[in-house]
Amino acid sequence: MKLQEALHKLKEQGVRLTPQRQEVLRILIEEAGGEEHLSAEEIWRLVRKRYASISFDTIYRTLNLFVRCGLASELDFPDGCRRFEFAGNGHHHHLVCLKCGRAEELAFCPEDCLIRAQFEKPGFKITGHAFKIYGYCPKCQQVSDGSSHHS
Amino acid sequence: MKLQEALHKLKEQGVRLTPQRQEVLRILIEEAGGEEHLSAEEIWRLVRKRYASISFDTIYRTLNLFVRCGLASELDFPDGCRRFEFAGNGHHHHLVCLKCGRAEELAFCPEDCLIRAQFEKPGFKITGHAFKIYGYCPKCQQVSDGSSHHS
DNA sequence: TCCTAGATCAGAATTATTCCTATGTACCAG
DNA sequence: CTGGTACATAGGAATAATTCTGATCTAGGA
Repeated sequence: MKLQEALHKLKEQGVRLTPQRQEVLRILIEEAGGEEHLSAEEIWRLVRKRYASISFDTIYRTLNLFVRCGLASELDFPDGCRRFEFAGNGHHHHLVCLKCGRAEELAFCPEDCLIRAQFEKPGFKITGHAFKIYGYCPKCQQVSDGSSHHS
Repeated sequence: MKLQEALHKLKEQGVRLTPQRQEVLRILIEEAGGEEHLSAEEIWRLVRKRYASISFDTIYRTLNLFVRCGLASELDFPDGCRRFEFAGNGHHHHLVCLKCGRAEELAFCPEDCLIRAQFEKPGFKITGHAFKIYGYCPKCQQVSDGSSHHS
């Protein structure tokens, strides 16, 4: 199962497997289940169920560690806080609702653009990319101001 | 000239033309000149040259106003603060250096992806999109740790 | 020129994230 | 299995970007 693989990957990199780290990882994989993109605060709330005294600092340090180790991806949606997802479900991009903040995953990726970029700016060493499409999800279009407010 | 057009556009929308707003707009157009992507603080510093007592609040309110009016675009680069650019130079995307934070503009856009997204998620009302390529610019690759740190 | 809705200023408040330091613990060597 | 230590954690303070508040000012129409 994914959690075991991920724990193994951490160990390989010489990272200590504290119970807090394991629980954060478990939540990223199981609670989020490829469906939600959790903010640090949401993760903190979930971890607190088992580790009532875990600090915000530990959540952030752990998430940043996971990002560095390639186990998590950081998503900056336009609602003021970073969100995180497990990185073991393959590379993908997002369709983000500007009202409710929820994100759906997209099955395609503009990777041909990387080649074009490499051609256009030869000296630049490309390490990653992000593609986001913004708009309003079906649910938020039904609510009165989902599609009609200009502010 | 662009500044006049932009001021006219603001007036059309019933927005008051205060000297502070005109100066912020002038800076976005002239000082930035399609080359830099300015943070609120950088803009504040530049406006202070002429309006020494302008407040941060006014800068932010003005920039948010310009974004709402379609005169400015908001860019969230991964260095912790939003940056702004004049929106009258056409639609484009960015190649962002992870070390120095500088961004270059790209001449192409993965717009065909929007059609694919529309096909894949029919109920979603698309209003915009963002594409960013990350990496290290030639200058930052020369500095020792530009290409070799894993953090 | 006068009035007033809306803008500005100054600083306090808010929010996300990181830093600090004393204490706790994972895990390697013995 | 046990002890030592390098690294992790908790808790709270610090930082930094952005927004709010309330008093004062002003752009632009009458």
